[in-house]
Amino acid sequence: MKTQGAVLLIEDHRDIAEMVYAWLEGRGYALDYAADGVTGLHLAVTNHYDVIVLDLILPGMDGLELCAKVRQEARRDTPILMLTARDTLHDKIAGLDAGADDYLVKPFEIRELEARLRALIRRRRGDLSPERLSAGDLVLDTGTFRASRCGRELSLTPIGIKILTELLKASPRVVSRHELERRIWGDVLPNSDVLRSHLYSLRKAVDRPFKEPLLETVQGAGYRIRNPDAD
Amino acid sequence: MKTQGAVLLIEDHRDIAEMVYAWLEGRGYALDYAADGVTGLHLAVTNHYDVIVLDLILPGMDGLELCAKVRQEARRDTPILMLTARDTLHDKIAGLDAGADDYLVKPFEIRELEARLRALIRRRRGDLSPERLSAGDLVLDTGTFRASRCGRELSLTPIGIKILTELLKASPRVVSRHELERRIWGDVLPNSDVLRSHLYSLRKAVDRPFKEPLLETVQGAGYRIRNPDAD
DNA sequence: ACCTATTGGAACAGATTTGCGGCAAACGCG
DNA sequence: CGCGTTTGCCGCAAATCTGTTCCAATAGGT
Repeated sequence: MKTQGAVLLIEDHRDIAEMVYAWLEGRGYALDYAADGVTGLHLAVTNHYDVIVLDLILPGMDGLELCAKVRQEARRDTPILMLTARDTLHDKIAGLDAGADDYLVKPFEIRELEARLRALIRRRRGDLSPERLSAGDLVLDTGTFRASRCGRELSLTPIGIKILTELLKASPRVVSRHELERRIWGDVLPNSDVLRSHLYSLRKAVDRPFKEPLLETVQGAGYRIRNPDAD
Repeated sequence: MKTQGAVLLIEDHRDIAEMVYAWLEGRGYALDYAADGVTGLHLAVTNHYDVIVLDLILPGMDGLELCAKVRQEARRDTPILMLTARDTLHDKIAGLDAGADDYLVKPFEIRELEARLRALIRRRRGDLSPERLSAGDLVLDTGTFRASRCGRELSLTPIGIKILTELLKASPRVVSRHELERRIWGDVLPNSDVLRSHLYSLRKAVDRPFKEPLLETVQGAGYRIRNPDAD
């Protein structure tokens, strides 16, 4: 399994630490572990984690201090989730204002912890939703606006990319001409059937150089992209 | 008082909405308000907020759907805090996985809400300088505002550095002209396309003296910075 | 106040993309 | 088979996007 992210767990309660460690490890996270503040801080500043799970009450250095040090001295912005039994309003505010990104009170549900970690990791990586559309050996990255087939980069025009995006999103369903036009030009569509031209050039770029054509015409209905794997 | 941040509140319970609105307004936040999902979504995609506070149960469109639409269709990464009475584990996970950044259960303490909003806004703004951004042999230190390539210091203008910062943060994703302009000049952008000029000089400083160009134009989409290691 | 670096603006040229019309081939149907 | 309709396939001209240049306005430092 591809790693879900690198997590640093700083927690002095053996039982909780073991439970969290085992669960997250089983879910595909890569973990480091520290049982006291000094070790934890050291790991936090020398390594690079996607997120840190931090207990507030620690031997050596408490969580608030550690958090502040990571932020102010090491100037690291690794997301931090505080995990603690202290549930007063004041504690929560102090934790968040010390630089934590989330604050979860014990006893907690391990699945909620994981969901919150996912949210923190997702934001850090800056990925909103899947940016990668694909069908068979065709891949389109909506973040970089580049498409490739069998690893070979395709040279597409902006409208070509838009068409491909819509078709891939709908794949393997058929998208009617009209619907496709509406999605690409909005409400002010061109007054001639230019979609044909664009599909022609799109085919030239996407299908011509390869054996198996993916762009398929469905007479009277519209276009679709085949999905060789799922067909 | 300087504004603490722009908040969009989407909540159909009048009493809660008023209470939150009044409190946050009193604390120096700038607020917009929507009482239903459709209006909320519209505001969320047409304006730029630092954070969105979103009720799950709404007339018109529920919070999960709204959240997903903001992320997937509008491709906006505005932080979202879900605020709801639904407190089961399953609800929380669904909310966070729909793209929310935090999940707070009613009844809640208004000060905790504010502290969590602060944390979200702080992270979005990148208030703690993430010290170093890099792509290939290009390195930018956001603490000292200096950039270098292959160890050689580059001479950049303030705007050049801002552009580079945004591009590096997004790398290798494409940033549209419009988005880039917005991130640099805020909401009052210059009325001519000066970005082109700036990019020209930026290229002169960053790419011209070196073999491999990093600043890349993606026709019809925007600009991006290549990452030679990852490409 | 003066000088310099930076910024905003306008104009132009080249490249690319797009819209469009026309013709031939393919398709669906009675 | 014959007919109307849909689709594939170009090539051309207009529109759009980009890079480049030059210059005036502005900000910042001394």
